[in-house]
Amino acid sequence: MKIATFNINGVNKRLDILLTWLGTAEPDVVCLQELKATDGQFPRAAIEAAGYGAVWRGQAAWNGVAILARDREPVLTRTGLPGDSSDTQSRYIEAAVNGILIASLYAPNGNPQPGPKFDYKLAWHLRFNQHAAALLETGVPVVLAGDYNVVPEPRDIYPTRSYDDNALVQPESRAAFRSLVDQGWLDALRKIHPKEELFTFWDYRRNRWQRDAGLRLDHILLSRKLRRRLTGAGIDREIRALEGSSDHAPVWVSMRD
DNA sequence: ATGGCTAATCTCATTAGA
Repeated sequence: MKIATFNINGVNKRLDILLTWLGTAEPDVVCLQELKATDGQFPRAAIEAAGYGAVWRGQAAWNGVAILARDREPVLTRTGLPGDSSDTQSRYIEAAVNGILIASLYAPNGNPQPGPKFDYKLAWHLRFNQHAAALLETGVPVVLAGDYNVVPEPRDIYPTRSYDDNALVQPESRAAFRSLVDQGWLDALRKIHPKEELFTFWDYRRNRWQRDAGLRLDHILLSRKLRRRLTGAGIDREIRALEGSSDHAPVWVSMRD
C-alpha cells in the first residue's frame, strides 16, 4: 500500500501534472494541499476518471485539502480541526481508507514573524497536536500526511542564512513538530533515509530548484501500529522538475498490507 | 531592506505563499 502527500499549489492549474503523476506513481492514497479551489471547482470528474474516489474541503483563492483513494471512496470522518470554531481556513481533512485513518493537513506558513500570522501558526500546531494525541489514544492505525510548514532540523534546509528569520525554521515551530513526534509518531521519511539530504520544496525564485536549494516541509507521520508495516519512502523529485510544476514534490511511503 | 517567482482575484495591483 502506497500513501502519498502532495502540495499541488492549485489543483486545476496543475491537473495535467497530477493525472500524469497518478498514472506513473500509482499511489493508493493521496493527500493534497493548496487546492486553491472552491468545493465546486474541485476537478472531481477528472480524478474519478483516473480511478480515484475523493473527499475534499475547498476554499476560494487559498488553502484547500483533499484525500484521494484508488478504486475506493474515502469515508469522511472530519473536515477541520477541533478547538476553534472561528477558524474558517480549509487546512485539515480526515477520512478512513482500507482500515487506516488518513489525515491531510496544510499547516499555516506563519510569515512574517513575529506577528498575528505566526501566532496563528503556533496556535494551529497546538490544536493539531492535541487532536493527534486524541487519535493516538483510539489505538486506530493513523497516517498524518501533509505540508507541516516546518523544517524539522538544520539539515533539512540547504546551507543558507536567508531563512534565519523565517517562520519555517523558528525554535517555536520546530518545538511544535518535535512535541508531536514525541507523542509517539514516526517520521517515516527520516526513518527510511536516516542520513540523506531530504528536500520536498524548492522556491520558484532565484533558481533554487536548479541549485537544489530546498527545504523539507512535507512529512508523513505514522502511528505505532503502522511503524512495523513501513517498507519504503521517497520523494518524487522528477515531478518538481516538470515544466509548470508545483513548488513542492510528492512524498510517499509504502507499507505492507 | 528589497527583490526574486507564481497564482488568484470583481487586476492591470494587491495579497499570499515560504
